[in-house]
Amino acid sequence: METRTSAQLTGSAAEATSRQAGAAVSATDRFIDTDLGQDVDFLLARARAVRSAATNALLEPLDLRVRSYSVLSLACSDTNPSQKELAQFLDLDPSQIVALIDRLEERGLVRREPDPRDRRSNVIRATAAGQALYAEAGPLVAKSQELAMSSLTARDRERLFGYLTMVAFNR
Amino acid sequence: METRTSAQLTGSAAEATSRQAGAAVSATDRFIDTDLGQDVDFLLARARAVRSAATNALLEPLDLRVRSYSVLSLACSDTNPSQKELAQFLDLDPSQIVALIDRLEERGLVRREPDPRDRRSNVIRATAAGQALYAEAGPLVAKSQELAMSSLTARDRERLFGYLTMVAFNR
DNA sequence: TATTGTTATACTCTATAACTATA
DNA sequence: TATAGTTATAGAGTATAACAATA
Repeated sequence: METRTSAQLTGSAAEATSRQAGAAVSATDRFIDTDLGQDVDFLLARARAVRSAATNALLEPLDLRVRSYSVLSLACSDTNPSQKELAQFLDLDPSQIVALIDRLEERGLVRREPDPRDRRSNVIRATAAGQALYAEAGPLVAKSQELAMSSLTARDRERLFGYLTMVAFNR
Repeated sequence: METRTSAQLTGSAAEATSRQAGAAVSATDRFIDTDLGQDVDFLLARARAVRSAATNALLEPLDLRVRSYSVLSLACSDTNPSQKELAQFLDLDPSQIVALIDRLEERGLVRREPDPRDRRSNVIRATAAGQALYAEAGPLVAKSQELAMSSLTARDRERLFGYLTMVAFNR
């Protein structure tokens, strides 16, 4: 794949001086070749910010955000997650999970069910309403991601997926 | 590259029932094959959280965080960024830039200099102290990223870089 | 003793609107 | 009229400690 244009390979000093000529040069073009523009962590943070904003906007009509969508998704799976497990997988503090589940439960989308093997633990499961909402939200999110990666081949998407999984789970 | 083990390809239902046997199965292993575990946006968010936490810990002795480090990095480049440009490139609100620059300026790391071509605008430039701190921080950050990608070939790193740039800047 | 979920709290990050000084 | 920076403020996200119930 090839995402960078030849313009981006131009030296930043030349671009800086060309500003005086009045040509509108975007901040992206002016800074893309600095240290930070080459910094993987920064790119990761910016990519996430872009995608997170897009997904939040997408889910707004359903009164969901990326966080609540993530919890709902796992609640809709057949894995019977506990709150502790949700906290680990979503990389959130257990107290944040409490607040997220509280709101989803108030809306009748998930239920806290007692875990027969450990009465300290709650199993989080989606209600029928939760499953229905997820059936609406899931395809929306998938389509948005599809669009964001539309210029990548199937092989490239697999690679990107592999890289992110590696970093996200230290594998 | 190949980051997933054969264990991860096992069905989640089998894993769920195996819990009763008492084998300690991590949340990662239990959920990695759910919809969410295959969700690029989620992986992006988690990868960013992992890396951001690592970098914040790394920079703590220098009293920097990823945000202030980013601003300092651009201030140290030869591009003479305005606050507006910093906001665009870092994907932050201009008011957040104000607060970040305020703290860096108090510490004597950067200066607001008047832009001769537009008196509304400030050019942000690193002081000698700022350059010195960045000379310390930059290699630390680079080394940490190097470590996080140590299992990737040079070609794979290029690919990851390309993917993230694409998503981060809609290219 | 250790762990799950809970509550309370504080701090950081993010988003919005209104203001000023310049253009 | 529009833009760069500023201020104030509120809301979302993050982190910590302490507690009750249970293991």
